[in-house]
Amino acid sequence: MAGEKAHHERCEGHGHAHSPHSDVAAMIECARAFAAARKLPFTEMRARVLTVLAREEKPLTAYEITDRLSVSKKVQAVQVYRALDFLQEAGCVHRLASKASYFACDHEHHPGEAVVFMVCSQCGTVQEAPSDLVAQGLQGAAEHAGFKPAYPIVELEGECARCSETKAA
Amino acid sequence: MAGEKAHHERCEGHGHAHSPHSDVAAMIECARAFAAARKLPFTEMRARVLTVLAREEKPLTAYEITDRLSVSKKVQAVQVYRALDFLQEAGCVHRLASKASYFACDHEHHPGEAVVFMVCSQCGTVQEAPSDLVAQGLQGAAEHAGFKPAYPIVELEGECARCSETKAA
DNA sequence: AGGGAAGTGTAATAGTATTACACCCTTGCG
DNA sequence: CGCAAGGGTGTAATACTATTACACTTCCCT
Ligand SMILES: [Zn+2]
Ligand SMILES: [Zn+2]
Ligand SMILES: [Zn+2]
Ligand SMILES: [Zn+2]
Repeated sequence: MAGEKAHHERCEGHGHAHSPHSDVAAMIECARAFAAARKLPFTEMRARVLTVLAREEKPLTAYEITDRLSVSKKVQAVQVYRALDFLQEAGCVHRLASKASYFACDHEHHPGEAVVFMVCSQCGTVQEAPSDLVAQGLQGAAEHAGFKPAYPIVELEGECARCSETKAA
Repeated sequence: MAGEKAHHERCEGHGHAHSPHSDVAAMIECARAFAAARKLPFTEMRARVLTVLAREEKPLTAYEITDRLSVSKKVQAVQVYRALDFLQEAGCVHRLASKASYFACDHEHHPGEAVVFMVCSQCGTVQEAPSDLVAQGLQGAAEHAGFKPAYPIVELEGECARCSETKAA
């Protein structure tokens, strides 16, 4: 499921706001590698969608992406959804369930890992951080209920460090 | 935020599938108590929506609820959304972000608690279980990032015990 | 050359949620 | 009593999110 990502060690841990991705090219490379491994084409459309997300510091809805892309040439939402499906499979884009929006991911993910998406209700940015404790907690809850876990969705709404400071000032 | 719920100790722990709620009346009472505490009316519409959800073993979308209610008398989705807002505030209904659907809740919730919604991809039922470990994990991740947490969304897709057995047979 | 898997472009449709507005009904006053 | 304010209702319209269907292409394998 995870597949191989070409951009290991991008972000040394977590903590940096998701923000304008330092290296769009590296993310493209990640997607390209995934495509190659599956013998699937890494098409124009897929690259365009990923690029838009990677340049943005906040999650975008599929229709916002559609609008951005349509500036140059008219694009239909369904085309964007198709690309998003691919990119999510590739692991370089995540969907934010609470906001029905999508954002590019800088991180290397491992199966069985639980990643927390921290969403700022003020500025909308997302920070992601893996948590072993959360993973264990999920595992424990599932076990106790005889539930066989497949994949988790963990989102935390709140206020990011930057916005807290700003407000204090 | 939590408010007082009248139906303490309904479910001795967790583990029982969400299923046809043993005591619809108790849930109604919970909502009524919340309304009273806020000096808000517990209206017909609110009771009807809660009753539909409480009788159902799976989450329903707002439009499914609308259809159920419309059997007796035509109802608009917006009316259902309004009631759902109230019931969520009251804490007796939750929204499942991954499925954009709603289900009635049997449990007493406490602030700072993290509740895991285990969603069966086979039969669609939801089981909820609080997890201290998850709560700690979220707290830790937030702290490390300077993030001020407000409320978490924790959903775990997988296969429930019942469906696992069924398949084995 | 032929066949199949995968992608594209376009149109239409399904499904989820909100806004706007006119009206009602209670509560709390002057 | 008169009447304003807050909340709920009912209705219509609209906005926003996601999927299905289909005709056509392209690439790869044989
Ligand atoms: Zn990620
Ligand atoms: Zn912020
Ligand atoms: Zn609950
Ligand atoms: Zn099941």
